[in-house]
Amino acid sequence: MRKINPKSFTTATRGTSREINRQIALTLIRTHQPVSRADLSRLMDTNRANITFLINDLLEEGLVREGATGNDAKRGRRPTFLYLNSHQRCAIAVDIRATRTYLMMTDMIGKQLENIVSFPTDLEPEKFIKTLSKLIKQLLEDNEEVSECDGIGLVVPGMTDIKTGKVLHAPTLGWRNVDLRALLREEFEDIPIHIENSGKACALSQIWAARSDMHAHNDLVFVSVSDGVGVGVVINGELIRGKHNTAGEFAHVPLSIDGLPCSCGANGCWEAYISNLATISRYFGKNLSPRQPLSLEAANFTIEDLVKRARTGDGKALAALHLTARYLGLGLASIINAIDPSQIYLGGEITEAWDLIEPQVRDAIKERTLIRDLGATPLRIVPANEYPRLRGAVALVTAPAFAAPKVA
Amino acid sequence: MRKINPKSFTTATRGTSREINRQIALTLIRTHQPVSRADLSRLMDTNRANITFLINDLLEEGLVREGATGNDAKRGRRPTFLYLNSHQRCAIAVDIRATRTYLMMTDMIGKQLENIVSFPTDLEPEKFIKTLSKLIKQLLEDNEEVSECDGIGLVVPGMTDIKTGKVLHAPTLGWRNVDLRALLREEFEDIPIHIENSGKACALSQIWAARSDMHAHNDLVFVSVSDGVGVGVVINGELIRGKHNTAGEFAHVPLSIDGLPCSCGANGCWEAYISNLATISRYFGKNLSPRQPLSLEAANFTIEDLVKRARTGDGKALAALHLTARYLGLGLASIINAIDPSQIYLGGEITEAWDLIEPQVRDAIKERTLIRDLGATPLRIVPANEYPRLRGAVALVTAPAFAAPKVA
DNA sequence: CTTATTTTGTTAAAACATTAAACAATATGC
DNA sequence: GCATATTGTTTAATGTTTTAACAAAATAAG
Repeated sequence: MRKINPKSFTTATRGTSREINRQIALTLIRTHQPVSRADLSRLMDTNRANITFLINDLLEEGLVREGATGNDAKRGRRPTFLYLNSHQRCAIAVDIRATRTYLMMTDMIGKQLENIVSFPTDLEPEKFIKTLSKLIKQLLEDNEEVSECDGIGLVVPGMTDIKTGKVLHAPTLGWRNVDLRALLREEFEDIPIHIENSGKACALSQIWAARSDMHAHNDLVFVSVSDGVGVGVVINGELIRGKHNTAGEFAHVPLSIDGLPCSCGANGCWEAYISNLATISRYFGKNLSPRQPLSLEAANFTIEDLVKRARTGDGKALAALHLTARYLGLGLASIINAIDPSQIYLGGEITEAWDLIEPQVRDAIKERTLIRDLGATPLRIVPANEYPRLRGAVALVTAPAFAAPKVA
Repeated sequence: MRKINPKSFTTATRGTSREINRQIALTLIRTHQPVSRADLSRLMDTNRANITFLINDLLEEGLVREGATGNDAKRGRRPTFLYLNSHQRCAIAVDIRATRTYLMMTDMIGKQLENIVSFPTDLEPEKFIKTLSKLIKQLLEDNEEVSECDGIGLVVPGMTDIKTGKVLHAPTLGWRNVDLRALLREEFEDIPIHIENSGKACALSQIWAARSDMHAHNDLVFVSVSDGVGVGVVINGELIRGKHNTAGEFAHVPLSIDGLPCSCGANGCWEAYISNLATISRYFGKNLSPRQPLSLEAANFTIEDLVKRARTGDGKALAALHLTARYLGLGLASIINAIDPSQIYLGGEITEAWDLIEPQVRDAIKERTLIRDLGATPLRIVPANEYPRLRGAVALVTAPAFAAPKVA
């Protein structure tokens, strides 16, 4: 039951119904392909004639193509299958991280077209954009069969303004008020450029993943544990952004207001207990703070190293992981109590030790969730080789083609 | 950018456009009345003919009525003003609390028709429903000019299942799995009955308040501090309910996981720091727990008493309020970081001391919010005499008539 | 092989919505 | 009294969905 905002609504015109049905048809082709016109008419509970008209439009626009004829039924004319015509158009995804930047090229349904390429992130924006542009142009040249690039999606570990395309503040990059879109626009005049926070992008990657269509989860949370902790929340099929595009910052909801110092300036944030730095510093026995310099040994030590040691019998390493797991679960319980999502996705280096930490996480969740059902909220690990950030960047480009039209 | 759920969508039919525009027109009449057809055509950016057709339907259905002619303009034919025809239909709102139950009767735009009546809450559901039914029937009989009752909205301090109409668990009432709707249905066969949690209802009261239309806040949070702490969250004009209808339980997000014991069984929940009991126990110097019996003196002592003492120079009382205020602000900061709402509404007894505690609340919010803009999130006190719970119960009945149709 | 049956997809016409244009009604100003 | 302006209705047009009929293509049965 949504309220119509009297200051911002969309009156229905003659074309509104068609627009709605068009997007539904596209969505269903995406999720059910290969699919015939007759199938669509049954799925959409409308007549075949209507579908014919809709599909004719989509064929003319080149969004859909006809394929082979099927032969499911025992009798009757064979259906001609429909597919998304995804090959001529492409999306460029860019994942900007503190040390390296990764690029992926996909078609319009997110099928990877080239191997992922990467380069060291130059923290000077102008130089960075120069390198990035060269690589993007290379990718586009190497794929002559794709006639058009529908957009570039950039994902940044920090706060962004998706309307202006600016990076407001990315601590690990040292960027503040960097107009990434304007810089890229100089190189790619006609290609739409999207910029989003990486935590939110990860959530997008799951809601728009073709796989997610099977489960029909329209409420989900993505939690990414890394140097920082990023959280993206999807409610009613829509990423929540908030008034200042900062919604979802559960990383700085406290476990204990008088607890460990956090990089944000406050104390006892969830992030301060479960970030990679927190786990590693726990292993080294010191209550290292993000505001203090690390010892040389700790600075070169990664979570992967820690997990390796835990697996080979290092009790202290396992204990450090288990304690992080407990805090991870306690914070997840807060998210579950607050949002009550259908599914939670977990990403980040520490999830590679999921078999070691799952019981601790689940126990902690059960400890602080209000009712038993909430304690059983399904968790799914998203491994690094699924590239959730890059997938989210892809979604920034491809999702608008399938999204519901703004109505009422 | 909302994703279409391929497992649950609504294909647009011939009537969809009209349905959308009809709801927009109703919304605009509600928020702008008195308003002419020509005004509507300008507001909706469509031609007057379209409005004529829409309004003719609404006139026939009796939802809208024509009134006097205005004379705004210097020249030209005078407009005939349109109004919502709200007088023939009514809504019954019921606020069930541990000690007393309150009833309000309104017309379809929420104008109060009778004085609020109340009676002591009988904790035995059958007896309770008997008394309640008698009073509702009395109200309906006393107002013969209202020909139809469009619904009964019940608000409960506890978990509800809005689909089945059951009260799953209401601790202060001692109710568990009580099928309130079925019990009431026996007395009122043809009247729709809605049941909702009181925290969520308070949020509904604000999003559907006519006043809110002026600010066009479609993202808001309502926090009600009382014996417990209730939170309702509205995003994109829609109350978030979550998979188990428990979304919004920020009351049990911790301030300190090792902190004060909470009635939920966990430790250090926000509620344990800011509930009325917490404030009072703080005043009496003991760290009273909700799991321990109160001293006789404390049991009969109310927040109102405490505020009175604070106002008349009792330093200990003021200190107790100030500490609660600080914890209130720290928890609000978590909500702001997580949701980033356009506005936060605060209700509950302690808000009557807002002039005493506002600085402490705001300082605590600023202390833990991530960026300066978030620290300035507007707060508005909702005084008890605005009856947010009853208003929310009214909204349960009246809102569907104005809500956006489910589309795509 | 022929015919009936079934299913797919198209076409033509009907029904229903928005939209454009013309027009009637009603007011003011000169 | 006439030009002008505004409101609201009417009429016709345009663009949808919807219904019904039909052509195309395959299988099953006689």
